[in-house]
Amino acid sequence: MVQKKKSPAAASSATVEAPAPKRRGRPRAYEPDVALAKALDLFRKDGFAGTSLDDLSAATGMNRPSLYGAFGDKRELYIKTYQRYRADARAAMQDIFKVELPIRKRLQRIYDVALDIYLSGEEGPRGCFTVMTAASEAVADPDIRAMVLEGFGELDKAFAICFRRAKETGELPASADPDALAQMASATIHTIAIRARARTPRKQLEQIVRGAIDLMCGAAKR
Amino acid sequence: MVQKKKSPAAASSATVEAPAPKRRGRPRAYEPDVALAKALDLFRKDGFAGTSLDDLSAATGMNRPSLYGAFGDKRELYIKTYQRYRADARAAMQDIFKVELPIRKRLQRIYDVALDIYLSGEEGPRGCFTVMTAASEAVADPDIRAMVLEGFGELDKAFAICFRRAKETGELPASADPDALAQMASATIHTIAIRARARTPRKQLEQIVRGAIDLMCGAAKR
DNA sequence: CTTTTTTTGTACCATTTCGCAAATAATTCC
DNA sequence: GGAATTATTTGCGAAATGGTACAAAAAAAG
Repeated sequence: MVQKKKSPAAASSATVEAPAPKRRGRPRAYEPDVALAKALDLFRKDGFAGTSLDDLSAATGMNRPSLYGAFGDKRELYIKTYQRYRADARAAMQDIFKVELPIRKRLQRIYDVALDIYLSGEEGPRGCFTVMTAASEAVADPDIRAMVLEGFGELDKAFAICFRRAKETGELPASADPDALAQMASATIHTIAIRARARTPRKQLEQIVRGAIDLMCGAAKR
Repeated sequence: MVQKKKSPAAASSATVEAPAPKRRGRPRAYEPDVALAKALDLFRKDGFAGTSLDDLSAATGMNRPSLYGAFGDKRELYIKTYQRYRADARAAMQDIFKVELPIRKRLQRIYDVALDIYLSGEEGPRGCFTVMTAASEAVADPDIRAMVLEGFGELDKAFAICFRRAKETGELPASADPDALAQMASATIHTIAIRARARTPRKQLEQIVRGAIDLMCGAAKR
């Protein structure tokens, strides 16, 4: 659950600004959520430098001053779209990560979802925002770098939990190193994300995933 | 050995244009090789869209018309730099790939070289051209896509040879799948390339490599 | 109805960007 | 030395780019 616009009865006090029944001035002609989603698509497809404000304006239906007013300048908008992407990806993954399943099935599901995310897109596979554009920006931009590193860390940690659990249930031998396995699991995510972007067919990516799962779990679950 | 400018006695007939002792008109004020290397650095750092012809002009010392005359338009130049990058990387790797060593040592060396390549750079780690910018362009540009896919294939194949060899020497069990192992080895390359770009410290990357090698070779060489 | 508040729409600005044309310079061939 | 050839230099120009100023529009509040 990322953030919706309306909830029937919102009583919390803090930053929840959504249910405001009456705003003061002229109403917005756009929905920030969908506009941000459109911007995300563009940045993900063309990268930061490759996406112009005109492109963004056209895609969101907002003209440039509105864009600016709503999200700040180009870099701020980029960062907001990236935050949104990560929130969405995290949400999509979280459900699957927390389902208790045999380790192989669990990994299989995770990679299925990842492939869905990476391969979707009207004009070709969109790939992974982090891997495709954010990592590039990370060299020069400390804020983006922090987010990217955090993303890597979260993924590693989530996988590590899975493997630790599998050790507890005896699916993996006591000698297995959950952290090392987790990094290989992340590496598998990264490699399919990159290859997807170059239009490697899904079948082939699934085959890579199978090989990786066999390698990570094979020694034990054979 | 990629291509140098002068060799004392070049007698081959084909495309080897280097030793031409007398060119017809005004001599070039630049060396194509070093200019291309400068351009490569820029593209690798800032990507295709993020690098302007003015940047390239400043870095190479050639003004725009010269650039244009020597390498064609921006896209052609980009492609030429990428070809150069891959030729260099291939050359750097080839020596190491072909040295016969115990599989672990061999992998260790390969990853060492990879890390050297990815972490070098004055203004921060340069990462891998393929992973950082070329893969992004690959969605929309068929020519670049072909090169990128070829690159992935070459890497997979090179690793597969290593693993096959290790099976022959008995370092890996007969049950090992060289192609699957090779894809994991490539995945490890990819993950360190991406993480390097986000300034993950070398120590940490080396630790990932260690874990990966243990996983890939562990079952056998223990 | 008027005022206040917030957003939109139009237009504009300074700069950058890519590409090229025309003139100039340096070198070889005759 | 002159013609031919190849590179460089200067400068132009049309389009795109990021950003903003300002007036008009749409709603609530008084």
